[in-house]
Parts: sequence; structure tokens; C-alpha cells
Amino acid sequence: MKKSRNTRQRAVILNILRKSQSSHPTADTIYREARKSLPNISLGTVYRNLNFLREQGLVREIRSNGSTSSRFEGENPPHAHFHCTLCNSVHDIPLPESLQSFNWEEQPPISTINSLDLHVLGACVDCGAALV
Amino acid sequence: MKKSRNTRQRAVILNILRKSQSSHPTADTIYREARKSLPNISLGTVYRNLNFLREQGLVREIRSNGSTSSRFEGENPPHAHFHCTLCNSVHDIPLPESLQSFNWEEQPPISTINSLDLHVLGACVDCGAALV
DNA sequence: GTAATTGCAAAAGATTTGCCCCATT
DNA sequence: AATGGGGCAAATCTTTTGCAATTAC
Repeated sequence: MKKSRNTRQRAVILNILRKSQSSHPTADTIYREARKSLPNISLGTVYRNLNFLREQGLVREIRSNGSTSSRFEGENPPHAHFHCTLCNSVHDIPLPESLQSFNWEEQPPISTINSLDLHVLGACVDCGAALV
Repeated sequence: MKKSRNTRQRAVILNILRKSQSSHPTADTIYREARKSLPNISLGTVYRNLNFLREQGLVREIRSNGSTSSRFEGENPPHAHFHCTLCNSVHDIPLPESLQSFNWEEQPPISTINSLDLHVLGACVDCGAALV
């Protein structure tokens, strides 16, 4: 494990993500939130820390059709993401059990797998109702 | 359906994607390929047409952890994507049947779904072998 | 004291857009 | 002839990076 320091900036960012139950904030949203307690924090620092925390496995990056910029979340049990393409919200949904027990390694050309990202795009109940 | 013209540029781009069985090119790769037959085509035109073709449902955009820029593919049967994080290649793999028959609509807060994007990240057989 | 980390600003990379001209219909 | 679409370049947006100053250890 490479040497690292426990800075206030890093702690604040991790904390924001730990509290963000399912808001899946972008780097910029995290930046604006962090500024409330650290008015001088820079966007570059936010990005650097997000990358650091991702490498440590403490936060997860979510890049997908459905939004232009990356979103982030604190590490929590495996789950999938549902993106409402009408209101641009992102929700955690259970990862179907069948996917976790699936034998990926026998699927050519896969050798080993690190992660599964499942994104479901559609309309959420609120937006679906509003369409009627 | 909104009015549109059948330009040489648009045809070339669609053709590149139809032929690209599983190379999943980026906009820039498509641009360089298109220049072989249309030396004056611009990158802006490539992007405009990719967006147009995507809206028409003729091509699919692939945005995911695993690559910084969007990749594209011609429309073909539902499948998932496997990204080798070592050589940055992307391969089509079958979409597990269990996902297609899954009853998403009863999973709150989903109302209706449009698409499923499944990305499996890991090492491909070639890279896995090279690690030994 | 040393080196990791910050803030700032500039740079880089990806994608979009305004404008004027050209080509498809 | 009408106007959708193209080329070019500038603009925008997201993310990264170089550097000098700061701070955790």
C-alpha cells in the first residue's frame, strides 16, 4: 500500500460520498458540497482525491450512457443502477442474483473478471406518471 | 419522423459502423476511417451524424468505465460488453438470458425500461496469459 | 525535515455549436 | 429554389497536470 496522508480535504470528500446514500454526485457537485466546509478547496483536488479513493477501492466511479460526466458513490454492496432518462436521476437497484452466480470465465474471450456494471435506462415512476 | 437527407458523409459513417463487427470504434477512429474515402470530412460532421444515427436507433453509443471516450457500434441483437482493462479492447458477449426475462418493472422506482447496458470488466485470455 | 498534497491556472481531451456555403431534394 | 447538412474554427465541458507553497507525518 503506497504512502498517503490524511488530509482534511480527502476526509471531507470521502465523507460526502459516504453520506450520499444514493444521490450519485458528479465531481462538480462534490466540489460545491465540499466548499461549504472548505471554501478554498479546488476542483483539481476533488478530482485527484476521487481518483485516489477509487484506486483504494473506497469509492466507485459510474460512467454510463445516461450522463455526460462521471458520477461517484461510496463503496457499498454490489448493486445495479437505474437511470431515469427523463429526470436524469440515478437509483440503486438490486443486482439480479443470476448475474452474480453467472460463470463469466467460461465465456470467451474472458479470462478473469473484476467488476460488473449493469445500467438500466428508462422512466422512473414519477416521470412515468407525469407522462399520462 | 423528421426530415433528413441522404448525404455521402452519413452513408459512409453508417457503413463504417455496419462493417465494424466488433471493433467498437470511437468517434475519432471513425473520423480517420471516413477520411479515407472523404478526405475533407470534419470531426464535427462525424459527431453530428453519430448523434443523428443514434437518435434514429441505427447506431448505439457505448459509454462506460473502461474508456474515456464514447464508442459506437451498428445496431445488432442485444448483447453485453466485455472490456479488457489491460489491452483496452471491447468484445461483444451474449447477454445472459436471465437479464432479458427479468421483470424490471416491478423493481421500484422503475416504471418502464428502454435499454439494458451490461459491462463486464476484467482481463481477456490473451492478457491473462501474458500475466503468467 | 521530508515528501505528500494542496490551490491555482493552464493544458489537454472530448464533444458541441455558430456561421456561411454547398448539395440534396 | 428551398433548406438540410457540411466544413471550419471557436466555444464548451470535463478531467488532468505542472508548479510553487503548504502541511501532515
